Amino acid sequence: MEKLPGRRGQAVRNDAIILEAARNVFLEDPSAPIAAVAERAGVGFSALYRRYAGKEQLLRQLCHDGLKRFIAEADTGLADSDGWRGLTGFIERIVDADVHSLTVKLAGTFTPTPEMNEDAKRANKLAVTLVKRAHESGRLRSDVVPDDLDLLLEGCAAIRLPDPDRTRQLRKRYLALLIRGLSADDAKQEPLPGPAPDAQELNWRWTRRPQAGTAKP
Amino acid sequence: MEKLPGRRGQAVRNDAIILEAARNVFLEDPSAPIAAVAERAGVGFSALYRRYAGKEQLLRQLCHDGLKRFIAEADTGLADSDGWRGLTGFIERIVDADVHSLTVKLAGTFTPTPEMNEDAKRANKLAVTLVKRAHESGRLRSDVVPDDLDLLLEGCAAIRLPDPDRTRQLRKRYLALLIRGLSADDAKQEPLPGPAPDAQELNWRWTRRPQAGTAKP
DNA sequence: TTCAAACGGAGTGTTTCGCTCCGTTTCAAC
DNA sequence: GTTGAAACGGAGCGAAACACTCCGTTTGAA
Repeated sequence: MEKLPGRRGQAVRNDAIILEAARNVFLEDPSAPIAAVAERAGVGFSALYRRYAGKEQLLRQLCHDGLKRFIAEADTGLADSDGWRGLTGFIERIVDADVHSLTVKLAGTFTPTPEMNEDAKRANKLAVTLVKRAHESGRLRSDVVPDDLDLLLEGCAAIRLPDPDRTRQLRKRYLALLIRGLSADDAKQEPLPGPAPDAQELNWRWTRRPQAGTAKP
Repeated sequence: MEKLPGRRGQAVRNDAIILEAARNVFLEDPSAPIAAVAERAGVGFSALYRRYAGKEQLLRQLCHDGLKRFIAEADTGLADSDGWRGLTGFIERIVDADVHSLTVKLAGTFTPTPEMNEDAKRANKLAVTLVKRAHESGRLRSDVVPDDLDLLLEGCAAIRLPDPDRTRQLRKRYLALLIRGLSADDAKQEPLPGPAPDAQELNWRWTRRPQAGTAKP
């Protein structure tokens, strides 16, 4: 943490304040105006434009941060010696941190950087490994595929109340149901219906859709 | 179905076409412009204004239709002699028909009519009964409350792909996980975490939020 | 005292969108 | 045929939303 006093120090602190404000605002309303972010951050919005060339850059940054968090949590899960606990713990942390929500809601509103694409690939690989290890532990039902995680995270992200704390609580409750559904069962277990989801068909989000204000020529 | 030929018959047919188009359009984008609905329906948008005084009326109608469908499906579920099957079947039908999606997405964009409030109450009562009967059957885990249904439906509604058929498939798959989570288990079963959801706190959606264009003075 | 980094926010140009209005088409009645 | 009204299509209007620019002001280090 920077500890510079004075104008410069304030500026550095504002960096974090603005990002945090933006996160909260866009979590509530993905198409919120820039002004709303500035207001929540308690700054004028020229403070925003000093840092980001435009709205799109800000959205990118936010999304990329989420992606990095995703990767970090996946790494943590992979470090767990218990494959099942590694997976479920990972899911719980992602849901708790509300990481997936932003990514999903903002997807398609900006063009990703090459670096983001790299990280996305990496995140995918990690998730695959996470699921593989859970399978090996024998506690994950065998017909679950890595891309099922996406559906699951998306479902959890859909739970949202005005109060963030309460939201987390209810998501935990809901997630408990889901995780119990994921777990292998010695009793008769009918296979999951339908063709399993596939990475390809889940990527349509990222195709550019109108949003994020007006581009400049 | 009306079978009048000619202009009048076309008009009656358009009633249904327009509603169907509106449903699909707003399912994709809840804040879509009226013009998009007209275009999808293949009519000029004055055909819309002949039927609805404004955008808000159309949204209301759509939402109310969904509510009625909800009630109808609940009644069907209640008619099942098996309480558990009555509940799960009901959920599956609601998810399959994409009823909850519209309701949730459109909530707060219009002021509900008194009649809608009545129907909402009725729907609630039915859901409570549905859950009660499932509990009595012994196959629903005992710590599930009626309002958990809302979370569940919302989670399912969050799964959405460009292809409606594929969307239905994946939702079924996802729902299979959830329903397995709902079912009582003779084995050790940890209680669901957190305070159970409560009707009160789930009603914030219906408080009016800016949307649906501009009101007239 | 000076100066540049950081900032606040009114103003601008543009786009979006709900809705009105009017001319046109279609069909039934006569 | 003729007519009249129901139904329709869509140009265009007015208002609002919003990203972004610009410039005057503040602040703190030198």
